[in-house]
Order: sequence, then structure tokens, then C-alpha cells
Amino acid sequence: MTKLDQKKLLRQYGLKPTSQRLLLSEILFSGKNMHFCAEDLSKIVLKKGCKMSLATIYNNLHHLVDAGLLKKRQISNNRTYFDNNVTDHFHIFDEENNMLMDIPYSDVKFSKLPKLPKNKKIKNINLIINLENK
Amino acid sequence: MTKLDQKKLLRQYGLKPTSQRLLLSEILFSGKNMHFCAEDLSKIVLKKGCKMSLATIYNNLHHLVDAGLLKKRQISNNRTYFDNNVTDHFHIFDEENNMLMDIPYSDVKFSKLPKLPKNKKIKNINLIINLENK
DNA sequence: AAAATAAATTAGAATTATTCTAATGTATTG
DNA sequence: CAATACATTAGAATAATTCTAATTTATTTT
Repeated sequence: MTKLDQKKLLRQYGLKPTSQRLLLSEILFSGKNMHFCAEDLSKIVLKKGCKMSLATIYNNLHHLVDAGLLKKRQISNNRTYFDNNVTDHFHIFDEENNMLMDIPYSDVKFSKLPKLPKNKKIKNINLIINLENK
Repeated sequence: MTKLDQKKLLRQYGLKPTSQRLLLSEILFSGKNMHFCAEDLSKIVLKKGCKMSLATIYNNLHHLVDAGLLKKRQISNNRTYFDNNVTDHFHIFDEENNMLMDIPYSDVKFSKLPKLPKNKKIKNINLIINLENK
């Protein structure tokens, strides 16, 4: 994706393509099915020889979430991960090697779900299948 | 559960029944299927007219987890909850009022699950149904 | 059984993760 | 091309949790 396309994408989603935002987008959308926490991004930004406060990273991550370009996920202990796969899907986590993998929505089917409290509906389902060695 | 039983329980699990630990156990095991975060406990302790630092609360919660009397649960609001139901089960989380409720294992049925990597098996399934208002 | 030593426990201080807000920058209008 | 409005950035503040040094409790030695 060229820098021009990045700009277009951001504009399309109602976000001004500031230099900070472009740099973050470049990293965030460099591949499919990637998960980043704010700290990851900060390190990558630094390695590229750029400066950006963590606050700015968080602010922009949340803007991208609000715009629908990212999804916020509570994957592992007390850290928020931002997922560039925004389609509904689940996760497999392999604890042996800390690998997090996507599961397509269609690979899981529920034949029974619990009754919900009155006036409430499902916002989303967070499903993580934790693996171990056979 | 009497204070004496509490002491026995703690000792049984290899934990010295200090006054702080007894007070926390009294709260934690006052009912079934309860979930507490450290802050909840701190407030209850204060309301009882006692003093205990949050650090002590955390330390003891982790001791109870290590001993197998509690389970640690990561919910989507960046707070750790401690669950006095240590059997396998799932959860419903109501974001409007930060309420975490149990779903019995039998209330959810999967008719399809993904293919797993070779030599791996399911250790456990972490399922949280997040609610919103209708 | 008192003193010496070892181990466990507590809580203030430090750290980590995240959010708030005041200052700055950018766009829009007359 | 000021004046005003709105958006963005990042330092400061807050929230959640962990670390560690001091204290307390238990165990051993004499």
C-alpha cells in the first residue's frame, strides 16, 4: 500500500492523515491478522528513528478503533491488543510458544447459548481456545 | 462458615491464617459464584472499619490463587477479577455495570470447533459473552 | 525459655498501562 | 488574512498492579 493510498484510506474513514497517523497506519496495516499493543508500536516507531508519545499512540489507536479500522482485544494479561482483523472471529492461544492465531467465525458454531438478562443483548463473544501439548 | 473453619481451610491449603487473610477469606467465601476485583475488596474492608493496603490485598489474592482457592479472570475492562468458583465454567459480562456472571458449562454447546494444530489439544476454553442494552 | 536465625507477611514505594487536559496546530469563515 | 472553531499532540495525572525493604512470626540453637 503506497503512502497515497494510506492517506486516502484514513480520509475515507474520516481521519486526518497527520504524519503520526500515517506512520502508525504503515505499521498497523503492513500485514493481515496482526495484533499490536501500544508498547509494541512505540518500540517499532523508535526503531524507525521517529518520536511519538505513548499518549498519541493510544489516542490514535482509539480513533482507528472508533473508525472501524482496528478492533480492541483483551487477549492476555492486563494489556490491550489492537487487532487489524476487524471481522468477527475468535482466537486460539498456544501457551507453549505464546502464539495467538485467528479462528474464522465460521469455524465455530454454537448449538446452545445461555438465556440473557431482560433488556440485554449480545454485544460480542470473546472466545479463546487455549492449547497444550498432547 | 465459622472463623475456626476459615482458619482450618487456610491451613489446609498451606496458608498461615493471619488476621488480614482471615478477613479477606470471610469476604471472598461468603457466597458462591462471586467475583471480586482488588478495589471491591478494599472498599468492603474499609466499610468494615478495617485497614489493609491494596498491596496486601493483591498479595493475598495471588496466594489464594496459587493455593487453588480462587481463579484469576481477565475481563474486557482491564481489571483482574478473582473468582471463588474454581470449577470450569463460562461468563457473561455486562459492561454497563461491570457485572460478571457465571454461565454453567452445560449452558453452552459447541456444534463445531476448529481443527487444532498437530500434537496440540484443548487445555481450556475461555468464553465471555459481552452484553449491551437492547 | 531466651536468643539467634530463618521464613513469611505486610504495606509504602515504584512500575506499568492508560486516560485526561491544556497547549498547540490546522481548517473554516467573514 | 485575522478571528474563530475544531482536531491533534504529548506532558501530566490517574489507575492497576508489582516490587522490595521493613516487620512480624516461626523455628532452631543453646
